[in-house]
Amino acid sequence: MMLMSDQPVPVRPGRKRSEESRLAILTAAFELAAELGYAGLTIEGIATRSGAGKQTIYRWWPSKADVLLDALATKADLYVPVPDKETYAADLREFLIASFALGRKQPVVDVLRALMAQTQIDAEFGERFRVVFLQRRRNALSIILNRAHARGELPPDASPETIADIVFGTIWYRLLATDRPLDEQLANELVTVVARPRPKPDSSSHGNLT
Amino acid sequence: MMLMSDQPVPVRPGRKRSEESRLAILTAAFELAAELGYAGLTIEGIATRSGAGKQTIYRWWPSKADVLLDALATKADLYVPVPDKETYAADLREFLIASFALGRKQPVVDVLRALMAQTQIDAEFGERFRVVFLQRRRNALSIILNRAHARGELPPDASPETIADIVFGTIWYRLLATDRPLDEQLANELVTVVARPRPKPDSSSHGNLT
DNA sequence: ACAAATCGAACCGGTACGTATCGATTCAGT
DNA sequence: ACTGAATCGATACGTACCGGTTCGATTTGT
Repeated sequence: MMLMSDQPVPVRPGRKRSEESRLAILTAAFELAAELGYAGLTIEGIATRSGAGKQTIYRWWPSKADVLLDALATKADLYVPVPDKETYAADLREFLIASFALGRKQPVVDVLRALMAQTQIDAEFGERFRVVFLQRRRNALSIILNRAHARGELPPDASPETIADIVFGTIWYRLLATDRPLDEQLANELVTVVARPRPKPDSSSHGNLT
Repeated sequence: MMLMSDQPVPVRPGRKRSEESRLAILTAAFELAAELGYAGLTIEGIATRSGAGKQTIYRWWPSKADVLLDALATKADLYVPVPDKETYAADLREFLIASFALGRKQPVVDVLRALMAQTQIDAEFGERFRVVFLQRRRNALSIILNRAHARGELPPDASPETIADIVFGTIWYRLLATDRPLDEQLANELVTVVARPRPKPDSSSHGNLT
């Protein structure tokens, strides 16, 4: 949220921004995107559905993609906690499972795909999308990776940056380019490939010297 | 190419399709996409630049994205050979290096990003994009993976399908969502993570009962 | 010679965009 | 209480592009 509305000093004369309209616009945009698809989404449609005027939308958001980005942030269920378990592998697996749960909500996925698409077409929006969404998810993973590094659990195969690219890349690729789901198997495989837990419970177990 | 023009028997009277117009349209589309970006690309612009009529374009392609997809296929420099070296890791590395070379041609990358974007917005085009482009690249990698599997070199960490998702996912993610380049370091890291070259091709690991 | 299918060019209708403007409303400062 | 500023919903307007049609001219195969 607050893409534009960084009211540095809310001591301004005049009518206040209508929170009611704002919410009505965001939910209307999200609903319409789910119903009609991003291609069928239109500013005028959002205005009609929300009962707001077109100008009210243009006043606060530079594009329909920004409305959707804002609507996404308003969806509180996007929150993914950063787990803190015993091992790097367990943390990563938990993170993936929680993320995949979001990735199964079809409207959310549809919006995400649309925003990623718009990112390719509109560079300025893309910058906002990266900062507001992608970077946040990446930071969450970074916490896990840093903790693993501090514990000496991080395999030296790849830099943390690349690890993040691999993890998010795989997720996004499934969403954008395939019909395969984000399921538990993928989580397990990713953990195995990237975190490489000592999967043999028989041999050298808990000694965390790699 | 030949998205529509699968004329099984060209025994039709009348004027033949102009190969000259076809090429002019494809190159004009590619150039304009590079110059103006996908958002600035328009059918009418392509018609003007190529000297063709709008109707000629609409007659042969269902959308501007399909024109670009066709133009991409016409670009012969998209060919990536399937290497056949001694080891799985070497094959994969070669494949990545060659692919990354394409990924550094800015116009090609721009077009690829636009097509992936359109895939998110237009499902029918997306299907064509997957078949004509994505699947082909994937098949090339599959050859490498199958060979590795036959040699018993494939780590059981993840299924070949997932391996492909990881490899292409990471590449696409860098193109779509980051400013990081497709460089040799990424190739090395990906090979290490995914192919995990055995430092010791020794004892236990070969008896992989699938 | 004839028919068929193409070509480039010029139109039309529709849709959405983005801007501008209106009267009404709400709020801060005086 | 009054004034000015900023908001609101709403409407109107010009622009751009799309998808489609029609036209005459040209090319090609029967």
